[in-house]
Amino acid sequence: MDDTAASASPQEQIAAPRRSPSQQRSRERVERMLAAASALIAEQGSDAMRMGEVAEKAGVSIGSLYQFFPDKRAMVWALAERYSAESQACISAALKDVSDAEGLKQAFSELLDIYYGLFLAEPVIRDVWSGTQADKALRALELADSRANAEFLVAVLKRLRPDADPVELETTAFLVWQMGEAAVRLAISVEREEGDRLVAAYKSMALRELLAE
Amino acid sequence: MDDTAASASPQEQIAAPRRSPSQQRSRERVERMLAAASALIAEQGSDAMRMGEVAEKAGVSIGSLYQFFPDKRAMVWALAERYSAESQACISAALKDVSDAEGLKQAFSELLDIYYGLFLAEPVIRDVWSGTQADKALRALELADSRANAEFLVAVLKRLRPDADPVELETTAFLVWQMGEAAVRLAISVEREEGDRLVAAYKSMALRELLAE
DNA sequence: TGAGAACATGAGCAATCCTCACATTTGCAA
DNA sequence: TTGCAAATGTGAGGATTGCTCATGTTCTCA
Repeated sequence: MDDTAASASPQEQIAAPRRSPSQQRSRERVERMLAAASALIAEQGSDAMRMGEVAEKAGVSIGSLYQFFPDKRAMVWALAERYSAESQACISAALKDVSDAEGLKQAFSELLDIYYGLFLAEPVIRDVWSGTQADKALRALELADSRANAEFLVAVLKRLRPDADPVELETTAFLVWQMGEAAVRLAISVEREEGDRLVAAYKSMALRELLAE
Repeated sequence: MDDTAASASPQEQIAAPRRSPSQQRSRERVERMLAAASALIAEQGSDAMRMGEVAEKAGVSIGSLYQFFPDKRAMVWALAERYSAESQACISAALKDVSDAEGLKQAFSELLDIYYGLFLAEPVIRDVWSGTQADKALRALELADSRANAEFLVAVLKRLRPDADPVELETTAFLVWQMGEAAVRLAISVEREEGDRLVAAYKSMALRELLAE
């Protein structure tokens, strides 16, 4: 009823937090909720995560959960956003100063290793990410993030090949980026050894595309 | 309690059909159920599909649904399997006689176009596929299918480069194949024009990898 | 033709997300 | 300090939905 919160598109979307915690007390409680959710997701996956369980583990009532998160998806997304923000900072730092082919090769390879390592080590990220794949609204948000990340790559490519068609560079960068995410996701869902091979193979495939066009 | 059905792995898995329809009558009814499910998925997505709705649309009782499908996932998977089988036949035919680089180029490009077209035209495939992405058990089955498909590509590569390391060829083929699926999935989730560009870009990226190693 | 297997039914069980009416705490102006 | 509005907290219960099971019907085949 009250449209005070931002309502951009008429589409089904991730509802904004019903209320943002303004007092110290509630800010701490929201932290506890997210921590509980994260732990439960790590144990059993976001799908099996029960809101009641989250509330119990966080030491709050079920009602408090819904005070700050409009629904379950929003909680999962809140966690995803955290990692997203961290990632973005990391990516920006790694690609900011790349200005030649060799630099790109190194930065890209390193970035992929970090990403792969993160997914291997953090079941929460893995689960949250695969959760977003199935949900239309979440996937759209994820795509937007990915596009933003790809922009850093576009900037590098424009520096390396100033007279190439910008649209083509955008397409290439976005594709390479998305394929990188897909490759990592694939890699963590097979045996470790094969996963390593796949990531290595992807690196060479992507770099070939990025450098030798 | 009764383990008469095939139980291969101790893992959580897709339960086998509780009972396969042996009489004409029930075979027709199962067809109706799948058709209803397919229609509903096309309309609203598999997540929003209600088993009660499927039963109603198929003109059967809810109990009959569960007579032949142990649970909702199994219904979705049954649909996925159909397309899977069709695909496999198509892929096998397209790659069977490829024996040179030019042939691979053509066959691969054609295959990707078909795949892309299929996803564009069939909302059921799209939805079922994204559904399988989130579900561990379904994803494992999907991966197995994908691996089988990649084998056709491996065979071609072995013909083209007989003295390359077989493990490397396997890795390359599997990666290229999976990236192809990911690329198509990406392409259908953006504007048509960008999707076309992405598919084209993927073709060139993949072929570069397949041919020029 | 009759017995048993296959098939069909749908009320209702159980699990789970989320709401809402009401209680408590906090910030702050008078 | 006091009083009050806003922020925060609570948990029983509404609503939805996947799935079961006791019971009835139809088919097959000796």
